[in-house]
Amino acid sequence: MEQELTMEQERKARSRRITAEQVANAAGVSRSAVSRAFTVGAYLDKGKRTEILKVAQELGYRPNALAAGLQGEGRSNLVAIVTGSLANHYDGDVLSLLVRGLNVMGKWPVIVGGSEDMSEAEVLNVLAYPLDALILRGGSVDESVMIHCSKLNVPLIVSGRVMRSEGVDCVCCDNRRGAEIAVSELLKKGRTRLGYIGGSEHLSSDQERKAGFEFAVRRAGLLPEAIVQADYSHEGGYRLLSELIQSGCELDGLFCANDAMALGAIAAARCEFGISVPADLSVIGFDDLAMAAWPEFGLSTMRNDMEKTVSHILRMLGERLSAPEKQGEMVLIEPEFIFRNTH
Amino acid sequence: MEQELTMEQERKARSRRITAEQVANAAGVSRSAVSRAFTVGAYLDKGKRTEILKVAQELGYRPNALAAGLQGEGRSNLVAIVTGSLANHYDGDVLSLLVRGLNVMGKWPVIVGGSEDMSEAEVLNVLAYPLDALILRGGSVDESVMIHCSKLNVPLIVSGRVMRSEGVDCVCCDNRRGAEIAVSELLKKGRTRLGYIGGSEHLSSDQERKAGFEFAVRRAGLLPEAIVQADYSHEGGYRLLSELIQSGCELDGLFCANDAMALGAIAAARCEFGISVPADLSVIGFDDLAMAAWPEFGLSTMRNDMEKTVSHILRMLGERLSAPEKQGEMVLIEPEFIFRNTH
DNA sequence: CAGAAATGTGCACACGTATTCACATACTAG
DNA sequence: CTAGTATGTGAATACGTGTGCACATTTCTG
Repeated sequence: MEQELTMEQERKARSRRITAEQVANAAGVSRSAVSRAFTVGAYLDKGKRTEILKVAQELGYRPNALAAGLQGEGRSNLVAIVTGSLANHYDGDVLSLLVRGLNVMGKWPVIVGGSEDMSEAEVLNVLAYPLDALILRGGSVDESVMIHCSKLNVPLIVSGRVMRSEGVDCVCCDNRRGAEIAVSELLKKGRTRLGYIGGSEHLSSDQERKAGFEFAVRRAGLLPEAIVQADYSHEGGYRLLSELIQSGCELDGLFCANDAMALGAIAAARCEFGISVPADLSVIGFDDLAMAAWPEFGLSTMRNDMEKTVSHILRMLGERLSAPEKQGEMVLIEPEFIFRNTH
Repeated sequence: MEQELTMEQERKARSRRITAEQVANAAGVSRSAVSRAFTVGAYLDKGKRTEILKVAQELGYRPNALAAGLQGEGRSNLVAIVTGSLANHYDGDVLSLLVRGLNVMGKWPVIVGGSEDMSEAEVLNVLAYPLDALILRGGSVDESVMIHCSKLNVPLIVSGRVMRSEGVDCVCCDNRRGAEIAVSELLKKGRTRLGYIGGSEHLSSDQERKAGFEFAVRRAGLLPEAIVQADYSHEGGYRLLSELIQSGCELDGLFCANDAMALGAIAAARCEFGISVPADLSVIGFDDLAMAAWPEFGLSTMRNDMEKTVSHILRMLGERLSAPEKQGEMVLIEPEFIFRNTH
């Protein structure tokens, strides 16, 4: 009696969560029985099980996933996602789909980053947890992450940038091809003075789109009128096109590295310089955000299919977990031109 | 020798992460020494520490945060965030700030939800982890979550809806007041035929904005011309205003429950019916997304300050962790009218 | 040089769970 | 009635870590 009181006091003082032992005491059974009550297919008297579950319910007990993950197969069910800046709506939308899919799989996404000023060390710190996998989404993380993952036996899935390496799965949009298609659509409309507005130049996705643009323009026997870069923001697109026009550059076709910049550029053209889109200037974006289809925009753009991307990531995760030693896989997603009203 | 081989084989077969014991063996010290090498301020010979860290580095060892969290103070450093649909840009932006802030605090956010079809059970499942706290952000989760958290001694922080309860911290925009301010701004412009376009009616934030709108209109001696609801999407705003106009409703002032719907309504007015905003129709939104300030929109709106919201959440979290028994706190954030070009 | 103080390190335990093993009981078949 | 089988259940162990405690070694002090 007295002993029970002090135990209870002690628990209260440390304010820990209810443990299986406490449920066992309350229900008058062994701790093993409690564990079995929560394990499907375990030998346990039917009446006893319901009784234990009832007591557990009252006490608000649930098995501690951390302690459980420590032993046996040792799955923590935690999956880290390193993501680029969520100010970028495309990354935000992909993250949303990814979180949803993981939840359905019974995995819990741990998010790292979501803004530009994310340090390498922070990414490595999340590896303190015994992750089921790490998903590298967009952003600009050093390759050293790969080495650490491999040493820790944490499967690595990369998306939004190409990474060819033993045992690493990767799904990425064919950015170069997307840029080439966009240029060919501008050429079809008779545009010849073409410009490119890009995002951060240290992102491989931007490098590829730029390279694709330049290649396609030269292949057509032309020279790029302008190639400029800032960030992936609306404000960046607005500012870059304004500067180009003010400096006397006369474009009739513009390819932007993402939709936000395209919309910014269109806003600058229309609001600030009275240039008509698409009559005087054709504009094509990249990503196909939901916003691009809004009637007030009707942005022509390259679809960077996020449903496909995410479903590949989820499939790769599942396959990797059931076959850890399998060969790394590389999927290139073909971008598709979406015909609307700005080109 | 032979024994070492089989041990190595066994480890390989189970492909677990490197453990402190393996580092200890490799460095020829005790397991305790390895643990101490990673603990700041622990007694350990300086040379020995660097030697251990070197070996650990080579083997790719890092302490398992799960196992560490199991004992001592018992902090897992995991913080769950239950969020509403990320299709809603406001929720996405808040999440982004929150993730960033938590990372800086050394906490790891585990995300639940992010879409409409999120089941109650899923939310409860994340409580299997010994969370440092659970943050309920927007969305429409049942109050039973509160009971479970309290039983499990998991601090609960609610944002985006009012929850008054013992030991629960809550930060929320004063939605009712925001709606009243918006109406008064419409009245100042001489608008008298006022309508409200809202989001999902089971969200308390929407109920409050609607109630504030209705109250303020009646206080001015008027009657609402229309009160309609759909979701929080651009498409919803577009459709609702179209239906109102087609059914013969003649508004001169419109208050929308969020910016996305406001932009949708404006698009419908301008593109589909040739109604001029703000000449013929004043429109005021809610949230003040980054997009609202884009020059092509210039949306007048009520600022629902996310920096303030997030910094309150982070402050509350810190205080709650250092004083678990303290009184629950309730913060109402005052919305501010942002004067632009649509009213 | 003796005793005290300071420094360094290994042993053992606790954290909360799942699961194997051995044992106990009830039931069935011959 | 006995042997064999099916069914339940508790004790014990492993998972990987941090840390209190006791002991060992070195340095300091008078």
